Amino acid sequence: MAQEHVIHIEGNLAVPEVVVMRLPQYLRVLEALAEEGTEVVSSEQLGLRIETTPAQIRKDFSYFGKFGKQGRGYSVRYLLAELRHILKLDGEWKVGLVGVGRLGRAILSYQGFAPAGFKVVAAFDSDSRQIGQMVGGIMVQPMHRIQEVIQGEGIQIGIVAVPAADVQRVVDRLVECNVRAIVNYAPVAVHTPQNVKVRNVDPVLALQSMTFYLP
Amino acid sequence: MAQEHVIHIEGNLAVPEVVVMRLPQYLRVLEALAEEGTEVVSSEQLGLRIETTPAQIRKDFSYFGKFGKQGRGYSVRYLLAELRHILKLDGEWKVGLVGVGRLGRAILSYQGFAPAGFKVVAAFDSDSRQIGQMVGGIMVQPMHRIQEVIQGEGIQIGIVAVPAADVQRVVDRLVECNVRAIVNYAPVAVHTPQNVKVRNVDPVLALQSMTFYLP
DNA sequence: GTTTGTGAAGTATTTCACAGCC
DNA sequence: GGCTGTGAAATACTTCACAAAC
Repeated sequence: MAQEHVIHIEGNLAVPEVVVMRLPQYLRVLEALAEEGTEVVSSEQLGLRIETTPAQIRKDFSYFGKFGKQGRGYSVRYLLAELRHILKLDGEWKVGLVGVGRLGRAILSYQGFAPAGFKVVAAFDSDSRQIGQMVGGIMVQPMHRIQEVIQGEGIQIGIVAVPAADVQRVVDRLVECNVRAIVNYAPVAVHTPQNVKVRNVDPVLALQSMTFYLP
Repeated sequence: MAQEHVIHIEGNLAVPEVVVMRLPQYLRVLEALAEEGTEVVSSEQLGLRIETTPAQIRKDFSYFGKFGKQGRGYSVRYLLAELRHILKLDGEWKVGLVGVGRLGRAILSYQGFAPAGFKVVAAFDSDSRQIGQMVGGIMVQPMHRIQEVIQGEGIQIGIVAVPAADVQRVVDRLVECNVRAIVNYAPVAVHTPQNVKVRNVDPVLALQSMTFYLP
């Protein structure tokens, strides 16, 4: 296997983050292909679906092993299983939500997390009017119980849907509770130790980075 | 000004897209600084806020001109105005929403778009039970009126919050109506002509690209 | 003394192109 | 004949380092 600038860090192969960010997209296309009943797919066909080059796809896969057969392509089922394994998506992750406002409620009733392997098992809010309410089958807990619940339930991932002003405080709290992956819906950058991953889901940034290209 | 691989295309300077994607983040930090009453800021201070290097910030700005003063730094007010101008955020953009389900309703009542310069002025749905309802001060229109309304109101940007299966059809429709910037909330990749920008707002992809790094 | 703006240097990422295998 | 896997080449992006400006 190619080594390049690829090095071992704590027993884990250092794959470029851009590559990791593309894997879930490949996964999604493969899931669609599997549902359509396609059994074998080439890097070229995948490239058409995802609007990238066949070479990029093959190179991306090559960071993890050899999954195809020359002259044939990739077995959809096999590649799907391998990618799920690589991304650690072959099990179920438990997720805790902080913030049960309008957005938080939409998140709690969103049906797209479960089939992707993410189960929201707890929700927290600091507003006493929310606490104790049932939303999407989950009872809203007070913030002061967060450590207890996260550790009791074995929650590894946080979703933060609180006002911008509260985000950093909430994220710090989650980090204290040993959560190392956080999705932040608020339009603010947060600071975390580098062993904690944060992804922002931010429609305003998305809009503001497109207007540059508009006439 | 440095030329590098920077070339003119249809009278527009070809700035790397990564740079354009960072500008809104600088804008946000500058807005926070302005509110705090800070008048001058150095690339180093900006770098600390946004977790990047001073050199990157200076290089990014250099694609557009010279905005600072040696020995001093950048005037927050002036840089803010320049960045708003570069990103074409010194006016107001009109936005049309397609899909008034739970998510669409959360989007319509989200208070974060207006201060950023985006005004949602129309909403569409194909479900006859939604049509005619008032949501967030806007009356939901039937899909067949989309061209008429988009052109009548001068809408330049679309937000799509419909089920995955309908996204491509809706996006095609928006493109026909001359919309050239689209935010897609559904977990699917869409295909558009390359003069149409699409940004996905997708919490599932965000989650799936973090689990790789979890133990 | 401080900090910008920027060529040049250094990395990272993508694409090429082809040997090897099916 | 077709398609993968991969070094090597090409391109893109980031960081360095320093002259010029204040």
